[in-house]
Amino acid sequence: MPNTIDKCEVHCIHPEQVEFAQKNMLNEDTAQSLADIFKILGDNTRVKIIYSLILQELCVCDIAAVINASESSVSHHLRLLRTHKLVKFRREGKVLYYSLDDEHVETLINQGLEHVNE
Amino acid sequence: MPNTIDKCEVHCIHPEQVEFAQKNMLNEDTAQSLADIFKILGDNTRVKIIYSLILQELCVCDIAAVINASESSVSHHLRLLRTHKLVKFRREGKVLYYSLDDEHVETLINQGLEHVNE
DNA sequence: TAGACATATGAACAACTGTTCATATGTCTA
DNA sequence: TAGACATATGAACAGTTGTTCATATGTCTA
Repeated sequence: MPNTIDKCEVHCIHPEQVEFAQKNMLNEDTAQSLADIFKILGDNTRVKIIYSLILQELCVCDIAAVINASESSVSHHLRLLRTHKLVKFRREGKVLYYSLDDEHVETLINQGLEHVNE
Repeated sequence: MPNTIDKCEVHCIHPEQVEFAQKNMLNEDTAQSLADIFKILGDNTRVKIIYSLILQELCVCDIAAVINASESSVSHHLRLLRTHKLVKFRREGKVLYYSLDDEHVETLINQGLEHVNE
């Protein structure tokens, strides 16, 4: 009974399927969070950083050497990955060792690879 | 014996781990393809389009109604999703019905949701 | 405590992306 | 064949993003 749906400003051909889809739709926040995660993974450099951390932890300058990027660039990316809980780090003296924070990340990467290699 | 590694322009602290990581690193093309897939998924509107297609096929204007976006915007996004083989369509008269092209996509979305909802 | 070193941070800029508006294409029906 | 309709496409513009360069922070050692 409550008419939460549109006010007829939008034209659609199959009102029932539209209503069904809307009932099952992600809420705005979830959709945004989901897009944000993928956005983080949607960069060449970050993909390589994450991939380099699957097998072992590495310090910043080693990551930079592995993926052939500047340390500054890597550091910026690591901050982003950190704030989104994709990587964590431990300090040992001056050196920060980064590693993956979440087993989901590796799963996502592998799932993506399956799509790429199909 | 072959010295394919750097020419010492990059400083790194743990040469062995770096070399190990480089041996296992994604090649440039794969990394780029992987990033490209995630980039596609890294947009609010596209996430919602894909999600709306998990349960049923929908035509363009219905998708637009479901996610509350303009038909033009949806059409642009669908083209992108099409060229990357994430959705396919069938024509019925004037109407184009879109659906997911690949079961990997749904898996990726669900895996992403797990990360978001942890 | 000074200097070296590993890393972080901020500002700036070019490159890229998503939306909108206008217009084009392709299909149906009268 | 003309007109309505569903969708596609192109151009343009604002907003976002990744890199670089310069500088700051924090830790160790002499």
